[in-house]
Parts: sequence; structure tokens; C-alpha cells
Amino acid sequence: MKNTLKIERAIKNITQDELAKIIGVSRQTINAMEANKYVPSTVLALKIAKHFGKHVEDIFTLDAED
Amino acid sequence: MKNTLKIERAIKNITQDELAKIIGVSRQTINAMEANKYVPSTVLALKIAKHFGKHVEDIFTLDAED
DNA sequence: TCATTATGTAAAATATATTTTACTTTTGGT
DNA sequence: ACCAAAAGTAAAATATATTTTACATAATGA
Repeated sequence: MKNTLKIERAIKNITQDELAKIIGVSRQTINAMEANKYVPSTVLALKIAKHFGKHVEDIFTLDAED
Repeated sequence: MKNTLKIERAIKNITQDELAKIIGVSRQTINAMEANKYVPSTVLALKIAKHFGKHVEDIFTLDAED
């Protein structure tokens, strides 16, 4: 799975820390997601998508190996 | 978070076991998700949404306490 | 240039998701 | 009524997500 978190953040010009506070997670969690360290829970994905006004599929996409 | 998994399955008339095999998880995982025992990973949510031809948001929705 | 901010990284601890195994109960068809 | 299939439930084991704490590195703006 890949995601466009970093791009979305850049579009809105917000830091990882700001997004983390809005969503209610640690900054490192945002960083880990951007770096694909692990797969987020659906609750997080929904909150993120909602914050950016997009569908989950617009931000998170499946890879062949998923 | 709540979901409409059971309804989607009923619409397509497939069992938990069949959906589990398609998605690549255990039947009990499907059951646990339908019963809101835990929150699925985004990879699972994406696969499920894709299988039913819907957006993640159409199947999984946030509650106030999320 | 330099101080501050932002991001990257790591590891241990903690929390949660998922699987496996097993059994029970319900459902639906004959 | 009977029975196989489907769904429900549980608990231990396993895997993964997330947090916390800490430090390093990169980027930014004055």
C-alpha cells in the first residue's frame, strides 16, 4: 500500500505535528505512515481522508503484494 | 466505527467464509469485523470496498467516539 | 550564518489486529 | 424433524500498529 499523505500535507501546507494533533495521533505515527512503516487502521484512514476532503482510495492505494 | 459488511454480503448473497477467501483473511476475521470486535487495517478495508465496488466510506463509517 | 523548526530514525513498551483452534448455536433446505 | 451449512463465540498465540522517549539530520527563515 502506498499513500499521498506527504503531498496532501504540502498542498495544505501543514506540518506532520499539526496533522497529528488534528487527527489525534503522535507525530511519529504520521511520519511512519508517510514512510510506509506500517499500515494504518481504518479509523485513522477515514479521519485523514475526511480532513483532506477526499475518499480513502484517493489517499491510500493498494499494491500488488497487498 | 460501524460497517455495513453484513448487508453487502447479503446483497451479493455470499457467506463469511467466501468473502474471507476472496479477501485473504480468516472467516473469523470477517465475523469479528461485522460484530465490530476490532477495527480492520486499511489494506483490508480497501480490499473489501474494492470487492463490493464501493468507497471505503460507503462501508465503514466513523462514530463520534472514534 | 545560525538558531529554530520540521522531519527522519530507532528501540522498547504498550495496545490492538488477526489467526488458529475449538466449540456452540442458529439457520435454511429437504 | 433432521442435518449440513453458516454464523457466533472464546481464548491463547502470533503479528502488527502505535506510543513514548530520545536522538540525529535536514530544512527554513531571519
